[in-house]
Amino acid sequence: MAEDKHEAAVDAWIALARAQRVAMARVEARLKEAGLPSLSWYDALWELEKAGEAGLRPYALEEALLFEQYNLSRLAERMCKAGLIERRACPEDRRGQILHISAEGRALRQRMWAVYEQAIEEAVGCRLTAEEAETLSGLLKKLT
Amino acid sequence: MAEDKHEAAVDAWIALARAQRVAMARVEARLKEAGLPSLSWYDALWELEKAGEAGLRPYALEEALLFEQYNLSRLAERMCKAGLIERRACPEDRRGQILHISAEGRALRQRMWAVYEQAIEEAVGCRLTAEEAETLSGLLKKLT
DNA sequence: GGAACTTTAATGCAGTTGCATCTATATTGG
DNA sequence: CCAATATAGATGCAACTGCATTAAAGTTCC
Repeated sequence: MAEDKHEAAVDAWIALARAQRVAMARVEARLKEAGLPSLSWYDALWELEKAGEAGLRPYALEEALLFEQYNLSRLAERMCKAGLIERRACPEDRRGQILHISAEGRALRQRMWAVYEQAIEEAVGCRLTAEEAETLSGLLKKLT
Repeated sequence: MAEDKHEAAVDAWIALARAQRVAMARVEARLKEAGLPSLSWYDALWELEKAGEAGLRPYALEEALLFEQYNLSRLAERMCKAGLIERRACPEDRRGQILHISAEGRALRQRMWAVYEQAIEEAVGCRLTAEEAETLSGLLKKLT
């Protein structure tokens, strides 16, 4: 197939960009059909749910989600407004705040997961064997 | 690792989303450092260069790039303004137009490729063997 | 202790994207 | 031929993103 190493890398790059866009579009479309918010909301809710009572500082959530600072600041604002998360003052650092998921947030995440899980199955699960999926994960993780 | 097939698919999905974002950010950063436009411009230029004298109808370019119609309409507008492509009337269909790359467009694509190629090597080539890269491409293509 | 610097988070502004709609031309069916 | 429908592409508006900057609090080093 690819004649040399570099060409193989270029092929992989192109395949990566395409596959991600196609798969992402499929999954986002399912969420939208169901009248649910987009994946970045899900990701934030999930990180905050995992963080539990302790909550998460915005900068920690930024790192987890690979979000830009200003981007997360505004996402948090919108999600607060929607009642899905809460901002609490941070006692140790008065510049900061701690984000917590609300009961509504937990409920929404659960509803989203039902759709999301199904969509991942359609976009990935149906197209790969278990072994292929594991190989794929392993190779992709080498890129990060 | 993953206990069942679905879990393996979910792992692969997460790894795909992360790897693509990380790799894409690295490559885009290289282009920006070099004062060059973003990848969507490159992709459009490359498709039009491959199309040669015949050019491409906007809807064909949309499909090739997985762009939304309005998105491509505006990309074409900006690239025209920048002198990189030309819009010509389409003789067979007076609703339509045909997009052509200009000499400046070809020159820019070439300059971008020098940086882009190097960036792909950094983001993908350095991290995988040739065989791994080919395996990765193969698995990713099964998703599209 | 205090000046210089760093970190946390917000925000004004401009550029980009998504959604819905619109215009113009082409095609189809009676 | 004409009405109904479909397709190609553009655009107004709202939401989102990136960039640069700002404000406020923390840290460092003398």
